[in-house]
Amino acid sequence: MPRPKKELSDAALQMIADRFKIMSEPMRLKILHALWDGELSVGGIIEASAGLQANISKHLGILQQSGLVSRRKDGLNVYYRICDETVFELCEVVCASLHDRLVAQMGELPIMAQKRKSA
Amino acid sequence: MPRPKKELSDAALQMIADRFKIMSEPMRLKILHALWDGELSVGGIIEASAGLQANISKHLGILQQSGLVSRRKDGLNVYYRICDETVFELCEVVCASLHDRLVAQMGELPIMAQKRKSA
DNA sequence: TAACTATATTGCTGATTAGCAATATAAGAA
DNA sequence: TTCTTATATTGCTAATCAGCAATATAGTTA
Repeated sequence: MPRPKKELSDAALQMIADRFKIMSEPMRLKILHALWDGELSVGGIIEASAGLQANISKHLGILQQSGLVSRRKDGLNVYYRICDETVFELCEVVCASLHDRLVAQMGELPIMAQKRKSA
Repeated sequence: MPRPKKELSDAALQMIADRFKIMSEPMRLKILHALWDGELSVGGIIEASAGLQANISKHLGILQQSGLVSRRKDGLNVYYRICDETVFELCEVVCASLHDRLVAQMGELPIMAQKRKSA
């Protein structure tokens, strides 16, 4: 399928880059992964991601401002959940690409394929 | 469709984050965009992206090391081209997400819809 | 009211890195 | 060889930001 090239302004490039930047921190990915199955309180996220409270809170603020997660307050607790499903899609695409790359790199090595079954 | 949750090691999170980080610089996105229709020499890329030679060269090195572009040397010139099509897919997904978000934000504003035709 | 809990914010520090300028390398031309 | 052109590399600086520690805020309980 042909991909028609569209013009991209500097502002557009910046917006796209910003989104990728949000996704470029392992701890934020860990938080998003913890929210995979649905909403969690901050405490639950801290537990699942094994981070310090202040850092998790800051990351959650960043994720919310970018529109990837939403906030719901209930008493003392605050619950976050993913509200942009493209998060999963992006990670899947990246994982597939990384996988393909590693497979290709393995193919470069002169190892007897039939013996490699340990994985 | 249900998304089965898979465990993610810290190493995996780091690899995924690294990929997003590569994509999180506007100038690198500009370079990738310049390569949309096929390979270009470094000079062509410099022209298309309006950057300084040293910076473009550094970005190209980063893009190549990450496996997103490949290098071909011919005489004095070096030609680069995108060798991982997921680059386009990622940008499309992000663009769609950003678009949806802006549409949703516009919907929050109390503007008479029928008058807005200037765009 | 005071004490307690959950979350957010602030100030700081160290590490990373994009951009710039200058230099280096490599390949072709004279 | 020398000169020129195309690309890469190096050193520097300024800006960004994740993590940490401490403090602040909001809501709950006593």
